[in-house]
Amino acid sequence: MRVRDEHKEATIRQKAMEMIVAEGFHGFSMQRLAKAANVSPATIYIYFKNKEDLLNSLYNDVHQTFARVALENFDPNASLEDGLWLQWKNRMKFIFEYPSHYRFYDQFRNSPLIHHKDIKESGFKEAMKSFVMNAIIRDEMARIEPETFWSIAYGPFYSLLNFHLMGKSMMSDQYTVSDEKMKRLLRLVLKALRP
Amino acid sequence: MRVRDEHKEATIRQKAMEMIVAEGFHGFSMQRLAKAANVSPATIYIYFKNKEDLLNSLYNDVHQTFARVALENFDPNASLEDGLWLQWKNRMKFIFEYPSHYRFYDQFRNSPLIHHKDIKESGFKEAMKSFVMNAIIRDEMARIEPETFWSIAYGPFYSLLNFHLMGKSMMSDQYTVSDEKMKRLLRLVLKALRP
DNA sequence: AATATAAATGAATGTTCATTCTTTTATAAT
DNA sequence: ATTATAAAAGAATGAACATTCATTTATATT
Repeated sequence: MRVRDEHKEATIRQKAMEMIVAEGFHGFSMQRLAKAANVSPATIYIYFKNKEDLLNSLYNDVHQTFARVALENFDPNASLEDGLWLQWKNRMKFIFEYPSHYRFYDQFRNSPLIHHKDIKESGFKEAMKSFVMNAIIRDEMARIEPETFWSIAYGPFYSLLNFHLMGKSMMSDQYTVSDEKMKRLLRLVLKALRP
Repeated sequence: MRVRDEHKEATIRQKAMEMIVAEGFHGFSMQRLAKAANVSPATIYIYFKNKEDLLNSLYNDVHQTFARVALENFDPNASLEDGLWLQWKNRMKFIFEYPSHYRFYDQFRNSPLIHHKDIKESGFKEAMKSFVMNAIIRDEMARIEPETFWSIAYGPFYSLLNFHLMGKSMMSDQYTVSDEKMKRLLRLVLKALRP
């Protein structure tokens, strides 16, 4: 029998993401995607049940990659500063390496059609939990509700990042954020978290 | 001559926002909007040049309302704590009073089709600038780059808010955030900003 | 009351959409 | 080499789309 050209699926996925990032969910259609990926519309339906399935698959894919990258080299026993900095750096690496993945992710997350089933959490929560517990025990950090911790530990990070990704920075047209700037931000965050 | 029924335009606007919040940009169409607002499709084109014009108009409307509400009773000479708390409260009031406006705004902002022309800034930036300058002079706050200040002062706020709006809070199903919780968050933020 | 005018309409336009159908093509197994 | 099978294609389907057109309706002015 004829064998699947896995390269085709990869192309479809990549082009779909690019189209959505460039033109949003409106302006995205299966026929235009087929043209962009150089396949027949019918071919897409070999790999994906329908449009919704394709979008969900893309989302889950990005979500899992993101979660995996965020925890690369992560040690739950690291100090609060080291652990948080590693996670920030991991996320930045991913975001600046695959900007369209992140933009797609962000756009999808803010859209109403999320069914976040099928998403494997891959021990993310557990790792974070013990990381935070350690920090509290070591007295590097005050006792803070989990949501509040999350908001302080990542809210400013994403906020500053988005300033740069959206080009809303009034001062520079750089695409990345300098490590120094992020380090300065991290120091403020750590100050907030201290006991 | 026949007179315009301004109520019609308001209905169209409201229904459009509700539809987009409920079903996203996909799933939104002029014909379905016409049905939802109980008007003929052609009527929409009396009030809006086309679909894009309608969406931009909605966005600008929400943006301006939001900016106006955020500054209600705001005094640039207030202390950092009072000024920031007032803004947070104003934003919360708006967001919880008109959740669909905020969800629409968030979704639109994350979509690629933003042409943020036509947006009157209404002295927002100036007010914030002098507010921050005052705080620095009074030594309530360290010298911090504007972007970094913004990220610390609002990043955690929106992050915590979104936890609740998206129902991702694992602990409660409440729609609003308690003032106490927000106050606790504000104290952490102020700690971060201190000189 | 008559007129002028813009609001409002329902039906119609041509286009694009998601999806499917039929046919062709490549290859693994025989 | 032949066969079986799934991949891949292109054309086709009907539904939904944005927008416009011809007509009717309401009202402010005369």
